[in-house]
Amino acid sequence: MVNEQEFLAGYDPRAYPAVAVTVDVVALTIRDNELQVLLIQRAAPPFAGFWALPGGFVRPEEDLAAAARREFAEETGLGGEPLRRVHFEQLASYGTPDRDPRMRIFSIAYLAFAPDLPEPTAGSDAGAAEWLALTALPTRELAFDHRRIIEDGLERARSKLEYTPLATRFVGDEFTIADLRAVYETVWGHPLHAGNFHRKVLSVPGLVEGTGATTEHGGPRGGPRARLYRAGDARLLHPALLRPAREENVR
Amino acid sequence: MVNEQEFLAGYDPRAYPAVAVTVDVVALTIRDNELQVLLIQRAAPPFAGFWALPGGFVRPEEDLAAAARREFAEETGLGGEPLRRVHFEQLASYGTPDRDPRMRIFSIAYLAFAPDLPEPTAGSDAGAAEWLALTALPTRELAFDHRRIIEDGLERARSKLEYTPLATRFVGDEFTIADLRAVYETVWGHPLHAGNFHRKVLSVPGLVEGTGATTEHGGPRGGPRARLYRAGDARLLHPALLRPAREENVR
DNA sequence: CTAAGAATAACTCAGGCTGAGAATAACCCC
DNA sequence: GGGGTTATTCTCAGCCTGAGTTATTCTTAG
Repeated sequence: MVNEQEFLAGYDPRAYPAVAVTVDVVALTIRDNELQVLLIQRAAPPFAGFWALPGGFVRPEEDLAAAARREFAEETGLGGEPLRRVHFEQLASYGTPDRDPRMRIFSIAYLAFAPDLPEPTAGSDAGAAEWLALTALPTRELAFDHRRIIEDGLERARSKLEYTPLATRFVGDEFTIADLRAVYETVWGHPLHAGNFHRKVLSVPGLVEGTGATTEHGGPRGGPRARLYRAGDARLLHPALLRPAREENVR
Repeated sequence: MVNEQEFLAGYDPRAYPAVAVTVDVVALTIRDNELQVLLIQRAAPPFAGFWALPGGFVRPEEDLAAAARREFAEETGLGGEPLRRVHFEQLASYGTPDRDPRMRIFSIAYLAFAPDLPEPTAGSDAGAAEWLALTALPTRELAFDHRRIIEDGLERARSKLEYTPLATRFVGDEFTIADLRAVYETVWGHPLHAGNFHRKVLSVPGLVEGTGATTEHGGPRGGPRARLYRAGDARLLHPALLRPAREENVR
């Protein structure tokens, strides 16, 4: 133990192999009624040709969250007000020694949520970029530990829908209850009871507030015009909008 | 934008000022019916004399979680089976450029929970070490952004008690329902209805399982012998054991 | 123009869970 | 033995949920 302490006292990171810190962004959106994640195709080794999360080195003097927004903006071409509306939150950090073959790289992952975004600007520094439906993810070759990071991000997103008004970030400024329900169904991956969902959404204080207006037309396949709502001022949903229990996840 | 891309293409972190990655551990335990956090007193600048979370540089070839366990073990003197029983989980990462005056240091914080631990081994490399009651924290001078990290850890702990059997990590192998209730009351900071808590704990599948035994004696101030329980096999509590709503936190 | 189909929104109802209070019984200390 | 304390169990009203139904409005096919 004394050796241990002597070692520590003299421990200077500058005397050791350099390390680097990157941010990776799990950007989720809903397009074509599917949950999709933003991926870029790597042009250079390692993992050339593989798909990866947008991300890159944190610059000197740059905050972590700022780095995440920058990387996201570079791939999507988003800026200004539309970018400010995108929700960002820190997800987790990944630092297994061999996760990148080049050197020791720690990655701090961020989660981003946005409503239906345009096709990414393919001409960025990373070659191809695209939104990929999560259903198509299993057959895609992913670089590094990015599959794991996406899975962690997904679980976070599903969980956050329960306790926060995050779902309102996936829809436009004004939306119908059915729009919101579609978000929950898409992210959670199974259908919800329309009547109960409606009752619940209206009963949670601060989740939505009515605009007084309705849609211009009924749904594409019929039905009355739906009332329009805006996101409310709640930061936490109480009581929460819980996913039906999945027995297999409990034990 | 082209300049941006050219910059990125040539971006090599090795050409930039070195960065370092540390882990910091928010270790929580319950002693004397109070929630306490492990702090060490810094011997050297910066922040010499200030109190800080135990932590240090992640070594080459060392995993993040392993680094957190190592730093925790060094300060507490714990090892072997007792150390394995301590619950660790990643909390969040902190990387504001000026959070450490020496250089750019990213810190990945871990949360540790353990039942009533002994006084830390004061003779470690960091000078004094002690468990500090959270109630005494506001008057203590803390180094770096460690106050913020502790706050984040606390909120995580409070929240995790709701959805996971984490509370069983704060008590011994065998415990009474009252022991468990004391954990919840201590961490959440307010009293709970004994009867309802009892009913709830026994009704959540997999939270606890009876041992058939009871305590040797009644409580110090009277009352019957209490039944003893062990932690069950649940990984998630369903339905959850929710904190009473705090209106002020919702909006 | 009309009928069929679809969706919104509101209502009903049984069952489960919660908070609050109370009852019962076992046990400590004096 | 008596008073105070605590574990455990009950009771009961109120709220919330899942499931199903109904009235109404609207689109589309024919």
